[in-house]
Amino acid sequence: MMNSKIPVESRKREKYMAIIDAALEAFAEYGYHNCQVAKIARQAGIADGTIYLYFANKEDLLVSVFREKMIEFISQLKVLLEDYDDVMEKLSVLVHFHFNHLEKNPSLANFLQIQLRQSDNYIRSGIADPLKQYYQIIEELVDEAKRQGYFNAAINTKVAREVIFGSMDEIVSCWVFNNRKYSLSKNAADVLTILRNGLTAEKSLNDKA
Amino acid sequence: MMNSKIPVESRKREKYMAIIDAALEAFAEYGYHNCQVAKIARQAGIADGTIYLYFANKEDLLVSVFREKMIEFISQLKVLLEDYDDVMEKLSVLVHFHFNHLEKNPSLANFLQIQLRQSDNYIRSGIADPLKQYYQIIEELVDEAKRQGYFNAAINTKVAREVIFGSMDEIVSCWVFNNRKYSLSKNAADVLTILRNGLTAEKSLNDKA
Amino acid sequence: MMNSKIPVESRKREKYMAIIDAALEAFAEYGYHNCQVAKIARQAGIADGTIYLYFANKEDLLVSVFREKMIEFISQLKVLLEDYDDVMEKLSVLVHFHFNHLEKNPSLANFLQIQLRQSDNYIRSGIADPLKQYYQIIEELVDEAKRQGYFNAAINTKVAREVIFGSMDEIVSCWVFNNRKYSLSKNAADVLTILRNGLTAEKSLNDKA
Amino acid sequence: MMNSKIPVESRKREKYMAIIDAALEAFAEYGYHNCQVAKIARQAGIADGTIYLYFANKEDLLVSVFREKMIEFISQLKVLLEDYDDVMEKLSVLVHFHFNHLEKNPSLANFLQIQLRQSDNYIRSGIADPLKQYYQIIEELVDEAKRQGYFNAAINTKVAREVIFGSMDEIVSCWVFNNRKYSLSKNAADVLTILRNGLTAEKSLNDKA
DNA sequence: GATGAATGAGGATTCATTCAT
DNA sequence: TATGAATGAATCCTCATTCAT
Repeated sequence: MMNSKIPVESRKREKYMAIIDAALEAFAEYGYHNCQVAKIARQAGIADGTIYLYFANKEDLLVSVFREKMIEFISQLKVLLEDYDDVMEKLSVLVHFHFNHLEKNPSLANFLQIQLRQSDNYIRSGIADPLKQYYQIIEELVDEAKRQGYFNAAINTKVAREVIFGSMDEIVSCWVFNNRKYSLSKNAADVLTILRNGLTAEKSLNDKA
Repeated sequence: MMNSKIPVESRKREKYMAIIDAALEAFAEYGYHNCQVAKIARQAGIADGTIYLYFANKEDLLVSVFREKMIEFISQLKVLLEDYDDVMEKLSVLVHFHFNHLEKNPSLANFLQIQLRQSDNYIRSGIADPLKQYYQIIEELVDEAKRQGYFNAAINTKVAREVIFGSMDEIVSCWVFNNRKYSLSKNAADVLTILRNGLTAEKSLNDKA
Repeated sequence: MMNSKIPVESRKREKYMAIIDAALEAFAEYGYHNCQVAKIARQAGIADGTIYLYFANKEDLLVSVFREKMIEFISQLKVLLEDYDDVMEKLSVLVHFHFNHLEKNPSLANFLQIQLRQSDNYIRSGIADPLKQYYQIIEELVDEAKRQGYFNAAINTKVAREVIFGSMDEIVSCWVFNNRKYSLSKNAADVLTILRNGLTAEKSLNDKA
Repeated sequence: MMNSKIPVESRKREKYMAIIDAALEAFAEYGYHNCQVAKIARQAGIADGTIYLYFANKEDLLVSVFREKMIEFISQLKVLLEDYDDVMEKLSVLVHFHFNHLEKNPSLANFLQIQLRQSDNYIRSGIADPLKQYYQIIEELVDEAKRQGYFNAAINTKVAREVIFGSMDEIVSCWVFNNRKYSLSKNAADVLTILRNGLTAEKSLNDKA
């Protein structure tokens, strides 16, 4: 039922993406619940009804914005990572890219950290699937680091990913909630230091807790 | 305008808390937007209108649930922390308590990780204030660890707090989204290892990024 | 059902009238629909529920305010009229009293011209009865003037009363709607001139209409 | 905010007027406060929501009914008055038209004398403006009669208008409150006699009051 | 009599979605 | 394809009234 139609044909694709972009801006400006479909249509310069030729409903539109922007994010990230062999460098690239990308796209940052979470179906596949791809990239990176002896093999990969993603996500959220008053990317170095040390192999201490 | 009435008088306080508890269960069961005020009233065994003798509106009720449960959480945490002198032990206690508390209160976990974030006013003081108290506890702990030489003094305290809270928060979110299929607290050891190592002083490596 | 209890016993009567007066002020200040029973109770310095020991419901209270104030108005008017024998002087006294009384009681003026008419039951006996007494005084005066040859006997008494009352009522309404910016009683002379001439016997002209 | 949309385009105008007419009937039948928007919609044969495409809210609808019917009333009156040169004849035409028009439109009569006055905003411009136009017609007529020597120049024009309008208004109100049991227009002759005599120049008597 | 906490019926309004054009 | 007028379901909140104390 959801997301019945993802166009591939170029002319349709073009308008589809135009609506996605209009929705991103409108959601970020008004907030998901205060952003009527009519506002998105006006932002996109089309009629209200036209949106339903491309999206099943308002929530499908929300999820589609996420999916498309996530696809873009991930493909750009993958291209960047290809240039690096060292897994620790890859981690650095990932963190920097995460922060840089959202710093350059304030509407996307607002959308991801706030609007997206207002959906009743945050959990549902529409959002879970694209997110899992990002999770997977991080987990593959962790596993590689483990194999290469950089990271402590005893650390559960999923937990490591949760720490990495959770740290970045919280940092971005605080930055958005503080109205992006400071530079987001300046946090990258500190986060990386913590994550690298936290996950590094030789430092596996005895856990007293 | 919001939250005009927080009762102290014991008889009113009692019913106030009864509504808070009913709302927590109802929100967790139906989801914030799908949970009519009538459902909360029925759960509390009172009339719809009675809720408005204690809360300004539905959103005030949401925020109040958060505030009251957060006050409870923080006061319990503080009592626990008092028994420990060692700052690293305190960190361990905090992480374990965060996980244990939510594992023991599934409705609260669902509420905090999902329902609460559906509010249009996640940012507003109602939620920000109690959250800041928790942030502060973590940051004081980080500062103490820095002073005692456990943690790397070069790490920004706010970033450290964001990593600590963000890690725990993400772990709880994933656990909730996976329908609490596994034990949440079993993650504590891994997280603690990562956080301790990540923040420990002597391991401050050269940042290549 | 309506107006089940009009107290005569002096102690009850006292509080009854206190509520009447409080209601008059509250209705005039907030407007009938925007004036909650709780506001009237606070104005009277009693509990909400107490009002229902003296009045059947909010509308009964509205009607009772009218009835009591109308009784007062009429009894004062009757006393005044007793001092005059000449029917034309009586008419003058009536018009002047109508204007003076409302000019001296702004809340009553607001109540009579605006709030009272917001009731769904403006017509019902509660309001019709006291009003009819005033109508009767005017009509008796008209009839007397007819008998004494002052007024044109061909003019229907009821129409004459409607013109007299309607003229005064409209003048008061305009004055209230204009926030009582000018002196109401200064209109008395003009109105009287018009009414006297309009109704006077020897001037019965040929009606061309 | 109020009355954001008065359509001119003919197709919209048509439905706009259809809703106005349905509302007039529904208000007159059920009374303003007892007439749900759904009843008006059903009467108009449209969906509830459609009403809000044409009117800002229920009260805007009430005011709009008044405005449109008043515009109609005034334009018809003006056309009629054009045929007469004699100012006294004009007065006669006005009074007869006032009565005839409401006698032919019982719902309008009920609406104007009862429902309209139940609005909290009887005073507000929505109602005041159209009413002032009628006031102005009457006042211009009075001034003309004064200039031509028919009416007593000493009488304040506004007071004269208040007497004329107030007399007619009271007569219509009594007729409506008496369930239109008798012919309204039969009153016209008496009223006219009173008004003409009352305002006629040579009869300015000495005011004893 | 007096209180005031509790009740619960009732309705205007929004806005995502449809479909005739 | 595109339009945008029309739809109608769905609900929070108010406040007159009650009644246990």
